[in-house]
Amino acid sequence: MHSKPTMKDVARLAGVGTMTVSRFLNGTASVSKETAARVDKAIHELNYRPNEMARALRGRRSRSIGLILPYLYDTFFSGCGHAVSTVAKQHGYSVLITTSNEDPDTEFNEAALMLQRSVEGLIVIPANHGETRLNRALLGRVPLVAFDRPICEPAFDSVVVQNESGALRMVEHLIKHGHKKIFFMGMSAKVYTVHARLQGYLKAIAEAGLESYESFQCQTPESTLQEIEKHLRMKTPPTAYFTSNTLATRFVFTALLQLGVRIPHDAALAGFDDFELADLTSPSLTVVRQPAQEMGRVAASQLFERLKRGETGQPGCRTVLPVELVLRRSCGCEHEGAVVVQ
Amino acid sequence: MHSKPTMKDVARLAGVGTMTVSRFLNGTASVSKETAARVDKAIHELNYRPNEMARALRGRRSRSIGLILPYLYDTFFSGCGHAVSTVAKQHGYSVLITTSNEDPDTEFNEAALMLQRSVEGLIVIPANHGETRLNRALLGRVPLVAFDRPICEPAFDSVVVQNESGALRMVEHLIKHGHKKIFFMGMSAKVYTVHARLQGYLKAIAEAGLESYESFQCQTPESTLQEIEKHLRMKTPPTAYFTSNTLATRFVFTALLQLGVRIPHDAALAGFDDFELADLTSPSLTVVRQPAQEMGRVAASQLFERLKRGETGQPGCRTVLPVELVLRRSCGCEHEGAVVVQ
DNA sequence: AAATTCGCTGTTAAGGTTATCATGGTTCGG
DNA sequence: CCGAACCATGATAACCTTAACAGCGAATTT
Repeated sequence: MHSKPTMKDVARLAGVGTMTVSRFLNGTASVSKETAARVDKAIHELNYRPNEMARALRGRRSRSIGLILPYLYDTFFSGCGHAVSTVAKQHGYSVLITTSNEDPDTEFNEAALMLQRSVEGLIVIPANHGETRLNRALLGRVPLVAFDRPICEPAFDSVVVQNESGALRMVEHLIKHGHKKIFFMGMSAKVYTVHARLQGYLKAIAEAGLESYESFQCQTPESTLQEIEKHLRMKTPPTAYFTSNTLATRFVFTALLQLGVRIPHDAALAGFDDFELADLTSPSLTVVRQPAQEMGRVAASQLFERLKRGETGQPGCRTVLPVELVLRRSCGCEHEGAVVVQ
Repeated sequence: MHSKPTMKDVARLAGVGTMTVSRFLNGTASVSKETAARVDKAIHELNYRPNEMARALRGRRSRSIGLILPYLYDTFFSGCGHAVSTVAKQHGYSVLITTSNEDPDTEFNEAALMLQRSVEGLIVIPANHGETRLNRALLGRVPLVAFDRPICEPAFDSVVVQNESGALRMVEHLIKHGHKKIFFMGMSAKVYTVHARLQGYLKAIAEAGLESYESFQCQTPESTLQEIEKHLRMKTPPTAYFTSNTLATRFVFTALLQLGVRIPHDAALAGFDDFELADLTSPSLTVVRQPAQEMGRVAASQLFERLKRGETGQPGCRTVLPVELVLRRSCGCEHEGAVVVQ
């Protein structure tokens, strides 16, 4: 009574063998009406729940997948997590979530740990561009979907957004409104998404025949502030900033406010990645919006597709999702809340 | 070669028995220097990792705990998740994270699923006040820590903040600045925290000899807007709002802006629960700040304390953490960013 | 009527690990 | 120099489930 009931207990109570209980639970073979009823009754009476550890050990299926995010406390990442969880639940799967803190070693360890826990597949936002230690050698036969940032290893699927063209279009928008000196601000060129968005920025700048300016000092609010101060001391300070991600946007925004720079009057601001409250700041922020939930859904669906077909060796496919330009006040154009679709 | 190496493979390669490998890994008994070296070499050579499923099945320890949150995409919750993960990692544990969507049934199912996965303990933000179906009958011998909202069941630990006195102090602050008609705005009186904060509001109102006004229409942006519109048509509209949580604050804030109510000139606003960007809105928001990370740390520590001592039957203790009043612009007082500590 | 199929059920073994018991050898106090 | 205590190691069983095989009566086919 005091320890958890097992299949044996159920079998004994129902007066059948354990295989009958197993078959009843999994529907792997037919069980007669009367026996099924007895087993069902016994299960409810004992409040029996199958032990997933034993299931995973015996059968090949653990009914769980792993999700490795850089951080939890970022609405983009947790939005993805929510979408993945939802899809997994629909398939009867659990999701193990961990964080890598953008560190490839931690990422590797967490992935290994998940494999020790017999996850059937992994969804990962790889910590760094190209440098990842995740490869087929580690993963064995477990399918993996790279998310937000692709992994070159060809057997992996990946789901990304139009980083380059999204950045390109947003910078073009700034150029169209007369800006000549536009600064690209990021945290680290090592991160794939930042790199890709920088390419879009550079292309737009080049096409307009302008000069490019880039900085990767958006590590902390303080470092960002120092960087912007430097800009203000220039002979001709920049009239616009394009930021590579949410955090960079926040840091630059705060720094500009602290330094008394009026947005968009003295300097315009546009960033990559929308976030909650971006429409409630003053001024509201113009951003490139990524479909976070959609991305999560697609990634999870792709993983389950692989699991269903049981193929892990096929070459991976890259899904590129579209982004939207959300024009608010900070870019200085006259629209308000206008959403420009692909 | 193609399937994962097991302890047997390691043992064979090192020329020892499996128990020696097990002892080496777990340090449960002494192993001679030379043998240890051979085993270590074999482990690295095969890139062996113990199968956690088998470990959990055989031993009693699964080295994992479960965390059940209402949602992921809420910085308060994901902040807690981060703190819990960090503490767990320090203890060598993994964390299984799921969401209840504030639904007691889902919560129950998720908890049961986690027990099927042999988690050694649970940290839960219970979905509803009092109505929870989580009880010792379900949980058997697994310790549980209730988080943010207590569970009455006496054997459970819980970690909460000063909901009532925090609300009381904030409302007193509003009263001190001359407000006579202060509206309490929440999403649902069923949620423990909302209820507790309402009590604080009511106490402050009563002590000042004022009349109380409460609404629980902050379910969606639209319903909130309609509610505020009603207020504006009153003979004497409220001069201040106190909101029960992040979402309510956001909805009320947006609604007031949309309706052209100037904050804090026409109506002051103060809310419970701080969030990122609350200082970047216009006006910046005055809030009661909860120590989310600290709460997560304490809850996890408490759980591991129980696990270490192996006692699950002892009566639970309730830890109450202090809150801070963060006075910004929206309440209309003259401070800026001043933090009043308890 | 014998042979084949089918539906339902039970038995056995296996999956990877660890608790328990057992073994052979070494050291030490008496 | 003998039993006690100890160390390092191995063999066995068990944790709980399910795949594989086998059995048996009933229905269907030849």
